[in-house]
Amino acid sequence: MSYDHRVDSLPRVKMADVARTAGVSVATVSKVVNGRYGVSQRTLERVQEVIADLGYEASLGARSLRSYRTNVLGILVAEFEPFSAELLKGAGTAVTATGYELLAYSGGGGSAEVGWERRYLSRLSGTLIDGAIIVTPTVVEARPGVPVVAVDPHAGPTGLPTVDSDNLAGAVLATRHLLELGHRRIAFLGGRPDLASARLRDQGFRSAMADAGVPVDETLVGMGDYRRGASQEPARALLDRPDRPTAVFAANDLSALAVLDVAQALGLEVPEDLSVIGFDNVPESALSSPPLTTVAQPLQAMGAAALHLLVDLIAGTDVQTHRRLPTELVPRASTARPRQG
Amino acid sequence: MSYDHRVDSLPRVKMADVARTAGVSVATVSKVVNGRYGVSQRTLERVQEVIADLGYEASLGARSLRSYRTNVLGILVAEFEPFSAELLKGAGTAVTATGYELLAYSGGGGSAEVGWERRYLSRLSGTLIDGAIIVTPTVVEARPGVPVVAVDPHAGPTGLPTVDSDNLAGAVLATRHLLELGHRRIAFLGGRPDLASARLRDQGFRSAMADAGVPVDETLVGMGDYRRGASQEPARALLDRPDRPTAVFAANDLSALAVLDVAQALGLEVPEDLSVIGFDNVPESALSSPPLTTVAQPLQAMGAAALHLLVDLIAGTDVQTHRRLPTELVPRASTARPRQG
DNA sequence: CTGAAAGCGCTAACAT
DNA sequence: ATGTTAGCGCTTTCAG
Repeated sequence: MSYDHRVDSLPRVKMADVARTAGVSVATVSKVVNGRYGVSQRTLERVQEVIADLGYEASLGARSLRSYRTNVLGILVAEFEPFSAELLKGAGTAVTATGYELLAYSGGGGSAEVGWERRYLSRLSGTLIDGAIIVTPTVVEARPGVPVVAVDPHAGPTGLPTVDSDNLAGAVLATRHLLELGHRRIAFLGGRPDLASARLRDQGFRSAMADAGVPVDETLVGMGDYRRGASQEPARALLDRPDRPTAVFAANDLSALAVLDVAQALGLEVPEDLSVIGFDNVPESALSSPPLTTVAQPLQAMGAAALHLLVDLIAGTDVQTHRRLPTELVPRASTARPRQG
Repeated sequence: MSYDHRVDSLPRVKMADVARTAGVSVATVSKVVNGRYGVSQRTLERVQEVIADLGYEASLGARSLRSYRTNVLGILVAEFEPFSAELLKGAGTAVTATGYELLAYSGGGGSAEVGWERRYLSRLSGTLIDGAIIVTPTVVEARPGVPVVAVDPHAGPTGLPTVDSDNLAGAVLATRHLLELGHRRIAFLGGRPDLASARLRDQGFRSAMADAGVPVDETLVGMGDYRRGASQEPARALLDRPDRPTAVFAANDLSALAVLDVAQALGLEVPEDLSVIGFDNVPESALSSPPLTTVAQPLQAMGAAALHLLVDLIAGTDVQTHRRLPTELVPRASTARPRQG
C-alpha cells in the first residue's frame, strides 16, 4: 500500500482513487464520506478501510464548488497585526466546541488596499466558507452572500450584526485617569476621523475634559492613523515644542507606542516628564518600556462573541445582532503624577 | 448601479454574469482577469469596466480547481494559541512584499486530533494553496503534494525544509541564569518526550547542570505537556513537598505560567520563595504577575523566515533548507537569588 | 443498494 | 481576437 516508489511529490489521492481501490463508484464513496444513507454495511466498511489506508481527505475547493456547505468559517482581516491576532485567538478558542473549522484570510496589503473586505468576501463566500467574521471593515456590504459578523466596524454598527467595545466609556476612563493624576495639559493623539472608534474616543476625551472643567487646547489634538510608523510624525508635532503637554492620551496602543518612541528620541523620561496612555491592551503594550498604561478592550472575548454570533446566525437561531463589551482601565508604568502637579 | 432592491442576500456575481453584461464569452473574461494576451484594447477596457461595476471577484475554490496556481500560501496550525499567533504575525509581515495572500487554517480540535497536519494539507493542497507552512507538526509527510516548510517540527529537522530555534543553547542559557543567581536545587518541568524541542531543552538543562558540577535530582524532573492546564498537576508534584526546589525551569512559557499558578495556590511568593523561568517569550509571559523571566525564541522572525523559505521553494530558487535562529535570555521579575543563597 | 451522468465556476487548449 | 469545448474533484439527482 506504499507509494514511496514515486520519485517526486506524489499527487493527491482523490476520491476516484478510493473508488477504484475499493471497487465501487465515486458516488458511493461520496455517500460514505458524507454519511448519507443507502450504503450497505459491507461496502461502508470496505470504503472506510480504503480511505484510512490511502489517507484520503476531500478537497475543500472541489467540495465547496458543488455543495454550499463546507463547515468552515472565515475570519477576514486586512493584516495579521496584534489586534486581529488577539481576536483570532478568541475565535479559535470558541470554535472548538462548534464543530466548525476556521480559516483566517489576509492579503499582505494591509488596509492600503481599499475594498479588501468585499474582495476577500467574494473570493471566499458562496464557495469556501459558510459565514465570515470581518475585522474592522471600512466598507460594509449591506447584503453579503453569506452570513457575516463585523468586529469593530469603522463606520460603527450598521445593518450588519456587530461586535465592538464601549469606546466612549473607555476614552472617558483614560482621560479621567490622567486628570486624577493631576494632569491639566493633556494632548490627544487621535485616529483617522472616518473611523467610528476614533471619533468615539475623541468624543470621550472631550467629554471627560469638559466634566472636569478643563478646556481642550486644540493645538494639543493630533491625528495619527492607528499605526505605529505613521503616527510618529504627528506625535512629534505634539511633543517637540516648548509648551509641551504633561500627558498624552493616544487613541490606540500602537500610536501610544509611537509616542513612546518619539519621547525617547526627544530625551523625555516616561512617566517623569510625560505620561502616556493607550487603548486596546494588545500584548505588545505590556512589553514596552515602560509598560504602557492602557484601556483594555476584551479582544479575545470579542473574537469569541463574534464567532458565537456567527454560528447562531447560520443556524438561524434568533440572536441579538449587536454585542458591546465593556472596557477597563489597565494601569501600568507609563503614567504618573506630573512633575509639578 | 445599486442593487439594494434585492430583498435577501444577493447571489455572488460570477464570471458568466460579467460575460453576459459585457457581451463577450467567459473565456474572454477569464483572459482579462488573468492578464493573458489576445484581447483587444477595446474589449479589455469594456470588460474591466463591467468587472468594477459588478464588483466581480473570482472564486478561489473554482479557480484553484482548474489552475494549479492560486497565489495563496497556507499556514496550518493545530490551534490559534499564542505561539502560532506570533508566527502568524511574522509570516503576515513577510508576505506583504511577495504578492501572495495568506490563508491560516485550523480545526478547533487542538493537537488532540492526531494527524491534523496531513488532514489539513490534503484538504487544501493541490487545490487551494501553492504551498504551506506547518506549525509544530508531529507527523511530517515525506513527500507532500505541494512545497511545505515545517516550523519547529516535533521530530526535529527531517526531510522537510525546516525553521526552528536553538533549543539546546536556549536551555543552557536558562539553566545558567538560575545557577548564576545561586540556585542549586533546580527543578525541570519538561514537555512530552516525543517532541524534539522538549528533549533538547531537557538535554540543555542537564548539560548546564553538569558543567556547573551540580547533580540533577531526578525527583525534581517532572513532565508537563506544554499546555497551561495540563501542566498544573506535575507542577504541583514538584512544589508540594517539604524539600521543594528553590527554582523551576519550565520547558515553555505556558507550563511556566502553570508553575506560577500552582505557586500562588500554595502560598509561595515568586521570586522570593521560588524562581521560575520559562521558554518561548510569548507575549503572555510579560503579562503575568510577576512578569516571567524566559528564553526568547524569535517567533515573528521564525514566521517570516518560514514564509521566505517557502516562497523561494516555490520559485525553485536554490535555498538552504534549514534555518535555525538564535535564542536569547529575557530577564524579568520571576527569578531572583534564593532566600538563603 | 449502487452507479451513470450532469454540473458547480473557472481555466486552458483548440478552433474559428 | 474571440469563442467553443473539455474538464479540475466533488456532490447529487435519477435510473437501474
